[in-house]
Amino acid sequence: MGRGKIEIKKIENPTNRQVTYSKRRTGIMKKAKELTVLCDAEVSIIMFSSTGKFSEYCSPTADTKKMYDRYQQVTGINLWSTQYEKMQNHLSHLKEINRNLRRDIRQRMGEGLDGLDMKELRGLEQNLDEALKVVRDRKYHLIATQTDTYKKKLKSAHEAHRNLLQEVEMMKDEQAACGFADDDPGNHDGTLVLTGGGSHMYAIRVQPNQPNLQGIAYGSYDLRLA
Amino acid sequence: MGRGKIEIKKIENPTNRQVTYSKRRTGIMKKAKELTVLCDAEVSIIMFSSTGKFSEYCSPTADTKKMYDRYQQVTGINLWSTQYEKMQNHLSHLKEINRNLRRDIRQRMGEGLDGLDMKELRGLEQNLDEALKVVRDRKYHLIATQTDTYKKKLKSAHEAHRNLLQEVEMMKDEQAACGFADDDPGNHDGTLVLTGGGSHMYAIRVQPNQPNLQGIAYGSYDLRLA
DNA sequence: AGCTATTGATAAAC
DNA sequence: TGTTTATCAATAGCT
Repeated sequence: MGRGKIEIKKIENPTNRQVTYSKRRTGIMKKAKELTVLCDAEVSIIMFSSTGKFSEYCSPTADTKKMYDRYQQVTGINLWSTQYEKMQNHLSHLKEINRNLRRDIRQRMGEGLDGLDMKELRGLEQNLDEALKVVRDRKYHLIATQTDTYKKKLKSAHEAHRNLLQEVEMMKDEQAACGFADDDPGNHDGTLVLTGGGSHMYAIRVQPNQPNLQGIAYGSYDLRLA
Repeated sequence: MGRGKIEIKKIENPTNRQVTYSKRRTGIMKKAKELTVLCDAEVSIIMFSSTGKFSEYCSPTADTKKMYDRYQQVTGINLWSTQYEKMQNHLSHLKEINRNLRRDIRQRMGEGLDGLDMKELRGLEQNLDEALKVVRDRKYHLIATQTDTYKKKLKSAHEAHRNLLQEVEMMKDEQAACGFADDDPGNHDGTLVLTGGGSHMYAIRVQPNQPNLQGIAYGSYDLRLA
C-alpha cells in the first residue's frame, strides 16, 4: 500500500527507517484505538524504535499495570510465577502452622478438647501441671527479688537522706564559722549549694515500674485465622 | 476498507464484534511484525477481547517481561512492587504472629518467663490453673465414659456367651430327641449351626483402641521460626 | 510535514 | 473459522 510494494526486511537507510517507523507506529496506534472501541477490547502496546524512542498505547478502560497483572494471571507461567508460587506456598504453609499453633494454645487454655484421646489428655495435663509449677516458682522468685530490691532501695534512700542532712549541717556550720551571709543567690556559678556528694544525687524511684503490657494478655486471644 | 465504511463505535452484534475483533487483531499483529522487521523496533502487544480471550505479540528480539522491565525503566513506574510488597508484608505479618504464638506456647510450657512482669505472671498462672482444671475434668469424664462403655460391652459379651451356651444346649437336646447323628458337617448350606440369634453375632472388641497420635505431642514442639 | 498512486486491510456475504 | 470480493484505509516514494 504505497507507490510500490516493499519487501518486509530491515530498511537500511536510517532516515527512511525512522520515517517509516513514525508513520507505521501512528497506524498501529490508530488500529489499536479502533479495535478498543469497535470490539470493546483492552489493548496494551509498548514499543521502542531502533533509536530507543519509547511509545505506548493503552485502552482507556485499563492501564498498563492492570494489563500486565492480567497478563500474569492468564499466562501464569512467566518468570514471576516461580517466585510468586513460592511465596504463595510459603504463605499457606505459615497459615497451616499458625492454625496448629492456635489449636495448641486453645487446648492449653482448656478449649477444644473434644478431639483428644486419653493419652493426649494425660500428656496435656502433665505438661500444664509442670508449666504451672515453673510459673509459680518464677512468680515467687520475682516477688522475693522485688521485695529485696525495694528493701535495698529504701535502705539506700534512707542513707542518702541521712547524708544530705549531715552535709547540710556541715554547710551551716561552715557558714556560721565564716560569719558570711549570702543575699545574692546566683553568682556562685558552677558551685552549687550542695557539692561533692554527687554520688548521692541520683534520682530515686521507689515506686514500682508500670508493668510492661506489650506482652500477651493471657486468655484474650483472637484465635481467628490470619 | 471493506464493502462499506463503518463508524468507529462499539459493534453491538456480539457475533459481528467477535469476527471483527479476530480479523483486526490479526491485522494489528501483522503490522507489529512488519514494524519490528522494517524498522528494527521492539514491540509488545497484549490484548483481551470483550469475552476475555487473551492474545499477545512480542518482537522476537525481546520478551514480554523484558519489554515491561524496559517500560518501567523509562516511565519510572514500578509494575510489580505493589503486589510483591503486599505479599512480603503479608509474609512478615504471619511470621510475626507465628513468633508471638510460639512465644505464648513456650510460656505456657514454663519457658522464657524472664520477660514477664508480676501482672503477666499472675495472669499466666491463673490461666494455666483454670486450663488444668478443665483438662482434668475432661480426662475424668473420658475415663468415666470409657469405663462405662467397657462395662456395658463386657456385660453384653457375657450375655451373648450365655445365649450361645443355651442355644448349643437346645441343639444338642433336639438332636438327641431326633436320634440323629451328624457325621457330615457342611451339607447344611444356608443353615448355620447357630441360627436366629443374629443380634448377638457382632464383633466384640474389649481392648481399648490404639490412641490416635495425629494430634500434638505436648512438649515436643519445634519452636524455631518458620 | 503534505500529497497521491498504489498496495494492503477488511466488511460483508457465503 | 476460512474464503472471496468490493471497498476503504494505510502508506511508500516523492516533494
